[in-house]
Amino acid sequence: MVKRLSGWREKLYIKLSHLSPLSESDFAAVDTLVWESKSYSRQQDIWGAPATMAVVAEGWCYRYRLLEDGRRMVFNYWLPGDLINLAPLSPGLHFRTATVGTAELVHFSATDFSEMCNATPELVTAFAASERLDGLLLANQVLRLGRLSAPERVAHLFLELWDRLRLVGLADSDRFALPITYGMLADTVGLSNVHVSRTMALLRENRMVGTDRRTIILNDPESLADLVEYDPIAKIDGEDAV
Amino acid sequence: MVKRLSGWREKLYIKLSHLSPLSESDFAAVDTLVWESKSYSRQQDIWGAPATMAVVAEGWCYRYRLLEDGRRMVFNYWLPGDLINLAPLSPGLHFRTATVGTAELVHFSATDFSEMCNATPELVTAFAASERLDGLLLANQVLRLGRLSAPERVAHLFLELWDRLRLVGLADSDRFALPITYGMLADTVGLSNVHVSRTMALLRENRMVGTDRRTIILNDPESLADLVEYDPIAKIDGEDAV
DNA sequence: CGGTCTGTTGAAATTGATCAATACCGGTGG
DNA sequence: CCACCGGTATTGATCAATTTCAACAGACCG
Repeated sequence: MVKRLSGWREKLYIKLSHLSPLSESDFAAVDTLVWESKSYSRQQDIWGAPATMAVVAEGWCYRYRLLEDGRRMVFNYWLPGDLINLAPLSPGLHFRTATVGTAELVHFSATDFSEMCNATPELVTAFAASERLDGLLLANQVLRLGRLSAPERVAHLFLELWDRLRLVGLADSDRFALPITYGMLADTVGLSNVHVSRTMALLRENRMVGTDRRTIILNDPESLADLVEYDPIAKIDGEDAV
Repeated sequence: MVKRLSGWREKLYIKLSHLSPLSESDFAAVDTLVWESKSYSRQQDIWGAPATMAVVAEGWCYRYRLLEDGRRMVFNYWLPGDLINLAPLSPGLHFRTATVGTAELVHFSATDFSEMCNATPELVTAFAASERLDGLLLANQVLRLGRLSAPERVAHLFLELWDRLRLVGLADSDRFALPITYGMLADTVGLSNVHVSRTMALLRENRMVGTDRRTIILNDPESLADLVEYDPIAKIDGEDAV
């Protein structure tokens, strides 16, 4: 029923329908989009045209910023099924988007996108929910950097990535592939690469996370989430506060 | 021409028109909104109804989260003229919004708001730009926490607040009133209150910032912004990258 | 004028960074 | 198949930044 071949459409649908009530027929409007798939190599910067958007079909992307003296900060990751808005990266070219490993992106015009949304109000709601999720992820990042210790930070990040990957069927029930180096992980959690290595060793000693090559194993995700006060994404679409 | 009395309408207009081309007549649609002004006391939590929005008319608000053990993280501040969406704060009630000092908020319904937007496409663009700014501010927060040193963090934050306040006419050319305690500042920049005190002393010694009661004086904003690589808001609406 | 909240200061303890050396791992080419 | 290579991870020692604890000094408020 769903066109296969790079399952970006399916992943996008899964994600959106998790965040907002959305039927297959509502989502069908997406097929009216004129899109173009592009392949990217490892660690390649993505320079979108002025008003361009993209959906990650395969691989990971991330947004980062370099400071004059070489310090780097990684703000967030975009996983398969995630929507990237290439437009608002403007200020002084400081913020950049790049691929982690080789990746496949599906590009389309922002104006086409908003036209499609106009034609299907349910999609507006769904994409708005998706943007809210992005905001929440960034807030999580702030929490990690501002008030969590080194081990808490990486555990919290792992839980978030695992949670997001599972949503689109890219993670097992207790593990996921982490395609980044410790250096990049360090620039994500605001530590040095050396300390990330030590922190990982600590987490392994405490049997909280295991590693197998580039696979992260969460021995007891539930209690770990409890420990670092990570909120699963599934809870987000619940009712609002009184 | 503009109704005075709590100038929230004016401040909102100033801010939006800075971010996006917006005429007074486009903005007039805002007057169709049914709103209600509410007064809040110092450090009072704001619990919006399920689908409620608000504009800050007076005072500061902030979003924060408490951890089990008492650690607190302040994510962002909303200044007069800023739009608060009370809806997406849901996950488990963990994220809260509160006032800093006494404040005046103008509340209205989210559905009214979106109807107003539907009637005036220019407003959609403007509010979208405002949301992008919010995202950028949060990214700045991530940068500060993740890769800036203690003095850089507070200087960067001061520049951002000063920049935002100036936009709505609430800051002088070299100073602004900071209505928060060092403890809250600490929870904003991810430090201890003690170290904030020492950091402020350092900044004073180096003649980078002065203080007069609760007023922060930026002795040379230009060079300070250069030093900590702060991007002024004014640059944001510039052209996108190629 | 007392009480409470906020800011300052000092000393000791902790956490994380830096530097530098070594080990590992996955390719690549002989 | 093996030796080598570049990039990545680990380890130890030392250094720097920040926290914590505790005491005290102001400031503000009623």
